[in-house]
Amino acid sequence: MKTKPYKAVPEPTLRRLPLYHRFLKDLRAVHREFVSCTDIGLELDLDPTQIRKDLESVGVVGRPRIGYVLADVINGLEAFLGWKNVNDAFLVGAGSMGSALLGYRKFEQCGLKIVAAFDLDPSKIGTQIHGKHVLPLSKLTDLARRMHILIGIITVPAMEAQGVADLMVAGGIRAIWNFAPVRLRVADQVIVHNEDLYCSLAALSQKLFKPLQSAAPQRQAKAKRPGVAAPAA
Amino acid sequence: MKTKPYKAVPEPTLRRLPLYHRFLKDLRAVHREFVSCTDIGLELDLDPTQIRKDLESVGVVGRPRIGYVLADVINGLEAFLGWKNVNDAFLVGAGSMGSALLGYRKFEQCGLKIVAAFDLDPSKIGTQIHGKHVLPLSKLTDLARRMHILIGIITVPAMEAQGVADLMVAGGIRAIWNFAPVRLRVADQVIVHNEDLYCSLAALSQKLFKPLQSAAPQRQAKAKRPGVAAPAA
DNA sequence: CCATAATAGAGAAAATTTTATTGATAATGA
DNA sequence: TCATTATCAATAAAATTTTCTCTATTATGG
Repeated sequence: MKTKPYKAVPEPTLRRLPLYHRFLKDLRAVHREFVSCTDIGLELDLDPTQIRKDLESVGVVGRPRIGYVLADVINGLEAFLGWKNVNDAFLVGAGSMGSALLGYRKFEQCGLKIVAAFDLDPSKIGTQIHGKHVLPLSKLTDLARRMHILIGIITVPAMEAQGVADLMVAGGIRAIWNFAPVRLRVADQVIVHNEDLYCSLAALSQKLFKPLQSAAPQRQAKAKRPGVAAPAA
Repeated sequence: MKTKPYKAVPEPTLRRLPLYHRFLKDLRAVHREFVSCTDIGLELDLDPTQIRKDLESVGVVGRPRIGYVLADVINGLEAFLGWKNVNDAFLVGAGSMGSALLGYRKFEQCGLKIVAAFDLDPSKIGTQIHGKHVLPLSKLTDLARRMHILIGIITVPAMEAQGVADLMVAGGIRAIWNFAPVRLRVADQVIVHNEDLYCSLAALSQKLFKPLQSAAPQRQAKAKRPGVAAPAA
């Protein structure tokens, strides 16, 4: 029994798994029983071999010429991703992004249930947003500890994020989903997952204008700029 | 003459550049003149060598023992990321996520100005959200074409996303920032950037529970003959 | 029953990205 | 001045991730 303790599934794989899960649920809805990597690859425009490797990481097995049993894959994905049982989470920052996240009902199907929100603003405290109570930030640490909350979501302005993170860690929170554009400093054993929209935006806009400004290395100050008004001729 | 036409800067690099930019602006605010990769690495907890490579991609050069001229790096980053001139964008889906994005004022410092929002809901049309007009979706394509809009943001429910994307492409939009949890099918020359929170969440929760469930995967003895009667699909 | 074709599985190869190594350069201080 | 040291730059190595190749398996159709 060479049980390799854990072999660190690559992050790119982790991020593809929900795509598979979503598509497979669609297939289940139309009563498909089997699915092949070819099917998935065609739908998601991914290499079938890569999908096969990803599913191998998850631990599901298929049969030649048939593919995978649909129910097995869905089941395996949910087990692997920890979506079988729901974890309670606290959200801090009842602003517009926080409110948006509080409204994401599907999170509960993905193992995440936001049970309460916290804020400093007295006009928000005591209200409900999408059915979730907004509590004063001062109660965060104590409540997190008493309720054994493991996941915290930060949607406060950048300047306040570190302070909130400290409160979360003090309350025993083990994973932080951080929407504030700052790098948090936390104890080693705490997982921080940054959702930095500015970083995403950078990737997008750079790709959009890549062909126009690409030849820019070195300090030549100016590359030829054909101008945005004249795209691919 | 090593004019490499364009050498495809890796996506991981692209996503780190805004982190540098942010920190460097902080340094500028306190009137620093020079910065070394060591400085940046210490702040962001990244390998200085990696930062040096990233900055090389951007095209800025430094001097031994001194580091980089702060203004040069900031300037170089902004030029490279296309943040020097602002691009107008349309947002479709004036729900809670859409509203949140409409409120992100800092986007304009990153080359993105959302100039209008679109929706189907008559109760939203005609209103303003964070100072941006909400227009009927039916006007999207025509307006996008007339205003030469290149960037579209999708914050509608999954089911409506493909339709919106089609309208955007018809209006000449070249890059789509997609917050809906679906894979969009668009013409090849259109860039789609998916901001799939469920995929992020998967990475987070799997990491959090990795040590607990890790020993499960891997080959569960070759299923020689699963003996499953296989009704054809 | 056999030939064919679709597909999983395993491992090798290739590509990409990160990390390490080495040498050159220039500021600092003795 | 000269040794020392911090740093960039370039290259090499390592690690990671993707893609390819090949084999074995098993429905399907003749």
